[in-house]
Amino acid sequence: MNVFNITAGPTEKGELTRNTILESALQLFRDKGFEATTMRDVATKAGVAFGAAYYYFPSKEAIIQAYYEVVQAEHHRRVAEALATQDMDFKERIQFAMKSKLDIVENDRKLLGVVFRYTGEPDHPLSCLEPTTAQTRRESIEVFSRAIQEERLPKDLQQLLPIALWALQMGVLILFIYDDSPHQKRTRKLVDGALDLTVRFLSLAKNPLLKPIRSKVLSLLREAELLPDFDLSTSQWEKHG
Amino acid sequence: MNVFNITAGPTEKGELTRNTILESALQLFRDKGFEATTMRDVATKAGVAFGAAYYYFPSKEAIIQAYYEVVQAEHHRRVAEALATQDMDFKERIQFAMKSKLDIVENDRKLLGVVFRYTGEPDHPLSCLEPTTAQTRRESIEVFSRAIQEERLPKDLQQLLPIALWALQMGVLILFIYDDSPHQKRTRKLVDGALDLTVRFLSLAKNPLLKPIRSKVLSLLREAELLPDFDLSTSQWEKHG
DNA sequence: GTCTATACTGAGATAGAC
DNA sequence: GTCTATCTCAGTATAGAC
Repeated sequence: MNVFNITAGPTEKGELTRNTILESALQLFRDKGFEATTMRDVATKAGVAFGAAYYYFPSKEAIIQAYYEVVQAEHHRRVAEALATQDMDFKERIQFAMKSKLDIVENDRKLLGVVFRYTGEPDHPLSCLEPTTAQTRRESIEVFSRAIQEERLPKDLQQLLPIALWALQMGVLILFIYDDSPHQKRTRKLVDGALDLTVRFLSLAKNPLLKPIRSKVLSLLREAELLPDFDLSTSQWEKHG
Repeated sequence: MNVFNITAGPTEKGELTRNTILESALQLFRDKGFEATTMRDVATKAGVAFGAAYYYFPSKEAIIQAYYEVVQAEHHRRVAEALATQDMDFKERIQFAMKSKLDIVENDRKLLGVVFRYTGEPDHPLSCLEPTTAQTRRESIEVFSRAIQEERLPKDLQQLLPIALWALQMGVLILFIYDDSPHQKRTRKLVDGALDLTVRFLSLAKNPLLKPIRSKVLSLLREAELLPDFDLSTSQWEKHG
């Protein structure tokens, strides 16, 4: 039921109130939609005063941001656990990484779209591509980075692939939101096919003869500042595992 | 100055008022930003009453939608003209298609982001992937469709490529918005490189031996309903040219 | 630092008069 | 087709309880 487990465990009083507000808000968003829910509704449902909601969240959208951070943490946790306990081959690992994310958000397709709302607005604090959200984004990419880490891949691909998979995931999430087929079967099938093609394509791309093309792609992305400046080899993964 | 030419030509009175409101709004958006501009500002600047703005545009965002339709029409016009008057090879044609779009919007990076605001919200009337905006999107894809039409390509690629280019363009536009390099040189370089790779990749993909893989990609996208149901061969291009 | 309570502003959106 | 009055709601301000 409560996949996020945000109320479990011992917390300080403030943390508890915050979680109550967050959960109440999400429940209302899921139920009535984001627009139709007022901050007064949220406060009332959470059993706190109106001002308390703003004490913890600077804006209504900030609640969505908090939601996505919880989703991200849960995704991280699930993938880490699966990698530690299950014996999966390369394709299974990236499939797990991609699909577990969908499993986490599948009941929240109504609110998920709001995460993308300010994508095209660099100055907005909730733009999902900006400094404010850099940490979440980095972690999101690292999940894929970790999932492919054991695979014997050329170093450039080792850097490129997680970002490509992250980008694919972003696209998949958009599709997922629009997918009205039962249980979003359509999107899940596309993921299967896309990852299947990815793996096939990779086994071609690994070929040393194609190294020049890979270099070109890499330098192109680097020039466009689409490659992160953080070093994936000194991953911060352990902190969270 | 007025690249959109929206005030030129004889129009009915209502049309004129609409254009005045649209232009006033865009000027303010460019100047102060979308958020900072109020509908009251827009009405005042246009010299009409507050309510008049809402008579012509159901919402503030709808003005952006109208803006994008103008951009789209201008893009269409420029590409049609270039194809008719210039002798370009394949790569030059797709480059022109991609770059002319950037030229059109380069002074509007502040407002352009709003076009993407409801991408992740299927029920929103301004979602850029929904029925309401289907016509604009169709036209946007057709620009690319036309640009590659003369090229001898397998039929499946002829259908696939315009959509791929359209998707690429969407990504490029996002990057363009974030690009703080002078004259958005960074993004333009990426476009060059990406299209260069596209052409090289295509000459490989054209190989009949790869037909099975192409088929797989196509059926995958068709299943995901990512391919349009309209027939590109009965293009509506002529209507607008 | 964690909240309650209440009053207030600003702006998007609507209804209805003309 | 246009304008005025009004509504709703996000967000702010503030004063104070614990």
